[in-house]
Amino acid sequence: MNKDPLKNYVQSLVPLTDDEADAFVAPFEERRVKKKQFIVQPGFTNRHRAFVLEGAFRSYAVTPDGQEHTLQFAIENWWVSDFNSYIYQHPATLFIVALEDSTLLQITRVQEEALKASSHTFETVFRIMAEKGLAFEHRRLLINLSHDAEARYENFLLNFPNFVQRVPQYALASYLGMTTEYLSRIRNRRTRQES
Amino acid sequence: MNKDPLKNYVQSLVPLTDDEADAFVAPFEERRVKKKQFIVQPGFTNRHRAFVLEGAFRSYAVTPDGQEHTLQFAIENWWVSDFNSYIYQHPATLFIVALEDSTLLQITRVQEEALKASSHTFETVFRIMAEKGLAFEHRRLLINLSHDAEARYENFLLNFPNFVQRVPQYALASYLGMTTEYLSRIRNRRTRQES
DNA sequence: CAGCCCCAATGAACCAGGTCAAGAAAAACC
DNA sequence: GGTTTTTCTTGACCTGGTTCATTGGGGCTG
Repeated sequence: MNKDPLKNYVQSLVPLTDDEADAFVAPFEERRVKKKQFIVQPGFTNRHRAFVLEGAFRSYAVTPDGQEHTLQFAIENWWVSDFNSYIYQHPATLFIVALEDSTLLQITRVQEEALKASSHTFETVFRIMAEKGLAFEHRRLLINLSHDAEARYENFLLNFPNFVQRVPQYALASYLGMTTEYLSRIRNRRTRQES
Repeated sequence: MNKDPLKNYVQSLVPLTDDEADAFVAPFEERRVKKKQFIVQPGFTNRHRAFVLEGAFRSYAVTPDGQEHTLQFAIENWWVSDFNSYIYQHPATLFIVALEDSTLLQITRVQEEALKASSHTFETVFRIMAEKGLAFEHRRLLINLSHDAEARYENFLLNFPNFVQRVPQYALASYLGMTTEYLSRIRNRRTRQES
């Protein structure tokens, strides 16, 4: 079981000794997930925080009228969870599904608490992760509020070019807050203009 | 200078001894701000994290075409900052303005780092603040993606009834992602139906 | 307490983006 | 490798929300 990507990720946030890094990743367990398999579903509490070693995920909500709204994509070196469910340990409202055959490193909330309690430095790691996540969501919110559909798509292309090929278009559309049909038209407009 | 509200706030996140609570709030300085005064402006780095003792604030971005987009409101017991500017210490993109004569408790980024370094427990405080903030923004994002204008307004009324009377309607509209005119129509529709 | 200015309300025309339906094109499956 | 299922595209039409312009209140400020 190769935990190096997670070690490298943590080291990029906070410098750790080799021993510290080993201690940090120790409670994480590998989990393999097949494409289309769900790792979180509404009604069940999301007990793990998961780091993607390989593959791709999508978290989304389904409204009463059946529409899907994508909150997050995650590929290698990203985290996935229904964050509200995970930190408050109450039932999830989101689905999280594998978009490809994938491998995760996951930790339970209880183990995470132990990790944070065991070391000031580990507490710092989680603090920084949350702060960066929060800063990220502020940027996303602002883009959503201030840009029209086409500009949001352009922005996504620019910031996450490596996601575009790996996520289905209807999922991307629902992440960007528009319909599949409209995203299709935007793409069409653009590729026609380019030539 | 009364730092009790901040002490109580911190204690509500993590239990602290009186001495610890005193140490935590020590580096915070009081600042009084008049209505319409700016505490953050684009181009200048946001050097402080501020806790509202009294009054109300609004953070917003202005797009090239002159439209304003409100990211956050803050009243008593809330924090305000251009979070991206504050944590990365690079120039702000937001304005933050006082909606009323207000009093803040503010700490610089450097002092905050010292506070976190001095105590595992204080690090935990900031970790929890960031996590709760992140969970909050996830909920907001989902509402923005999945609800139409009227439902977003209803939702705001329900969750933040005490903000409604204190923020100008054009600011609320831009927070909810609609025009002032449309919010006015929604309110009108609703009050007519109620009677 | 008059005057001004900012803010909310309202109407009419307009448009970005959604909806519905029906094919085309990929994947997935056996 | 053919068939079934899922995703993407395209067209015609529709609507929630915007834009622009005007009028009517408050509430500061002198």
